[in-house]
Amino acid sequence: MTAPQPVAPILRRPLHEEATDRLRDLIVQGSLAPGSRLNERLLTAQLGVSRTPLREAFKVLATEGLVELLPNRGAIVSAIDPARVAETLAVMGALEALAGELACAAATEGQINEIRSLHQEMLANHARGDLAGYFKFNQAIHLKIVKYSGNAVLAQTYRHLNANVRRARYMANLSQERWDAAVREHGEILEALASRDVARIRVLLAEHLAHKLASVLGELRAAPAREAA
Amino acid sequence: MTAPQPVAPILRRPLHEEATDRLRDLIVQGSLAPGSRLNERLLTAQLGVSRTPLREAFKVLATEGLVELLPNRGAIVSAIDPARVAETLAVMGALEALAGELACAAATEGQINEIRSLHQEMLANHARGDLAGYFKFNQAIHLKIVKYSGNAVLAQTYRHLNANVRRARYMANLSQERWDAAVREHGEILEALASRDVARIRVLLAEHLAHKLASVLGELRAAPAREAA
DNA sequence: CTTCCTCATTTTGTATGCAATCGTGGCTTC
DNA sequence: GAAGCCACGATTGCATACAAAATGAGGAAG
Repeated sequence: MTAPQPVAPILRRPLHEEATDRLRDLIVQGSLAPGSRLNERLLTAQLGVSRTPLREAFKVLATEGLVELLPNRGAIVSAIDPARVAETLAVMGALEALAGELACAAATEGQINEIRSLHQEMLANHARGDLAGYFKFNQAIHLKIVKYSGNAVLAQTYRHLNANVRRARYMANLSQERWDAAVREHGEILEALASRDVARIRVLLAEHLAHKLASVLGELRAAPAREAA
Repeated sequence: MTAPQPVAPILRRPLHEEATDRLRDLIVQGSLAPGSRLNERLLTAQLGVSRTPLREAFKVLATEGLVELLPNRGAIVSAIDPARVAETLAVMGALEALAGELACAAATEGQINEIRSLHQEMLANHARGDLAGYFKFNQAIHLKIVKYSGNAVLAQTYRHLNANVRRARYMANLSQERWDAAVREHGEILEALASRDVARIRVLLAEHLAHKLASVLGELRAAPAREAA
């Protein structure tokens, strides 16, 4: 175990990394709409980098599935295909079930308390009807569970898939019933984790994701107009 | 379903894709050893491309986890970390369990027969002690199951993880007992698939991967010397 | 003999230049 | 009037140029 460094971590990240992260954020939060073209000249001007690191970022985001490369015709933000979102959520369900299982065994009490306090925050946001705040803590909880599984590959794979789904989330308006149900489910998940109930958390997380799948899918079917290029 | 195209598919792939694939193959089959530096000048000469597409390939392979980018010091083939391999196999186990489940529902009889004939080929290779041939058909079977799950995201995620593990495979020599056991397990998996036994195939695939994990891990512990940089 | 410094060489990170490709508008032709 | 063709501008793909950083050899100081 290395000692935490008290000194200021001067970080000069490569431009292509910076560009990749910036673009990813723009895509995930919807500032760059699905289907929209990524004009190199425009983006170099906006990001203040040259075409080389920008194009490197395109390649990375393409392997992440966030953009699509059209040979000789540049890059576009990949469309949000409901079928693909459904498939992604199915995979995430399997991953979360495993993560929950592992976390039951690996998570420390302190880590569980961390999740508990995030849960409280989430409940507060739910109570006051703050959807954005709710999503934020909801995401945080799921990411913590995955993280505290202690399986780094699992965590990275999950985050990866999550980026693609989050975009859909921004356009999917939760129904009040589904929202209430999701909150209840989260309560049960937390209980199972706290009591280290491996079998139960598996089932709960798998079901939770299955419900999320149905919900997101329903919303996407209801309003697919926005994603037309 | 689109009709198969009889016309010659003129393919002019971008250089960066070609470079990515070539490099990936070299890394996966071990021609580029873990820890070895990827000298740009050398590789541009060998591949016959300029630095731009080559560096783009580096970035892609880095997101795939096959290479590691050291700022200002270039790229190296990422090390094969036994702990990481174990984590990867755990994730693959969860994915295969899901894939088997889905394939039980989605695979056509023709597709199952495809897998059956691959299984026969695998048995033949096992019988004559051809380890390389065995691995080839073994891989093919697992990939087919994942493919016939009908979940493209699952399939891609799986292939992705698989690339990282295959490298370890090349250095892990199977014991005869484990080999025999694996062949038996495959037989059971095929049976479960053919009889569409969802619950059984889940368990079988999860166990099969768990065994694979133990085996590969044991081999890596036995001979970790080769991966020293 | 070791250690540290300096400087040349190599290698990477980024920007830019050039050629090929694509899309578009206008023109011709029927 | 519609369809096809051509030429032009815009954009991409790849190569190369230039600058910053790292590596390594050699020598001076201790």
